[in-house]
Amino acid sequence: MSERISEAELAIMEVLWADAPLTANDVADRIDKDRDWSMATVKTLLGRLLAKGVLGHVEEGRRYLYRPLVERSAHVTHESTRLIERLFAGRAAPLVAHLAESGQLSAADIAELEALVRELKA
Amino acid sequence: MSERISEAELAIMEVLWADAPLTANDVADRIDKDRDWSMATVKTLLGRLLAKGVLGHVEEGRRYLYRPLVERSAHVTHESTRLIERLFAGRAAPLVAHLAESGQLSAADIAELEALVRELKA
DNA sequence: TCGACATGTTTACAGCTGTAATCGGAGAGT
DNA sequence: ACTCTCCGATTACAGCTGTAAACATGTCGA
Repeated sequence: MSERISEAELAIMEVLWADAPLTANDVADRIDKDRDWSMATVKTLLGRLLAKGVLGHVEEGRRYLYRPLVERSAHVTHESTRLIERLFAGRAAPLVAHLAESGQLSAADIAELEALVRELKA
Repeated sequence: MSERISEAELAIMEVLWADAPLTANDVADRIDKDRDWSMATVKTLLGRLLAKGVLGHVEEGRRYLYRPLVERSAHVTHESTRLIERLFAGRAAPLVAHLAESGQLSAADIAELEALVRELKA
């Protein structure tokens, strides 16, 4: 499990997390335009994701319908954990502290955090 | 600038962020033991980091003394931003919300967050 | 039935990464 | 002066990534 999903592969996954199952063509159509991929590239990435086991497919007539086998939130958890482990000794709070120090928290973020903390304490 | 630092390279950087300047030998000695690298590997990575411009060196007699050219906190900011951009549409608060939902916040984390939020509001 | 089209599979290839051996030159010991 | 050793630089090589072309095969219109 938990095969690594690369940057380019992530673009494919996002499409399928947003709506699935889809054919290769549908996926290609929905990929962010300014990524400007050829159909061949999309097909390669779908193939790799199948090989990694994070996508599944069912035959539909002459082609496949692709569908994610891992949930987006599982992936997000995986990646967040990785970051926190590598750079914050596995503790989550220092990450937030760092975001604050480096000015990456907007007023809206802070308001949301406040609400969140209130909820967590409840 | 902002050359990408790979996983293995990061281990080298951590050593030099903790204490610099150091010789290649010193770096090798301080690398986490269970990483079990040969001297050759350390030298290769130092070379690559020099090429990427994230390390600098000064000659000291027959060898070099290596020193980071980018600060750890700059790197941490860079990586955190990347994650938030890729997975949270560039907004920081949803990351924290996700950590909460996925049970990655300890009681201590929550206490720290609370203090942090109080400070941010001030 | 025959060729054009669509769609998955195979092959390609350069750049990055992990891991390391080897080469070449400068100092140190004899 | 000659050799051994230390150290940076060069070369190696497999696996992953980004990007894609070529191939194989089945379907559908002419």
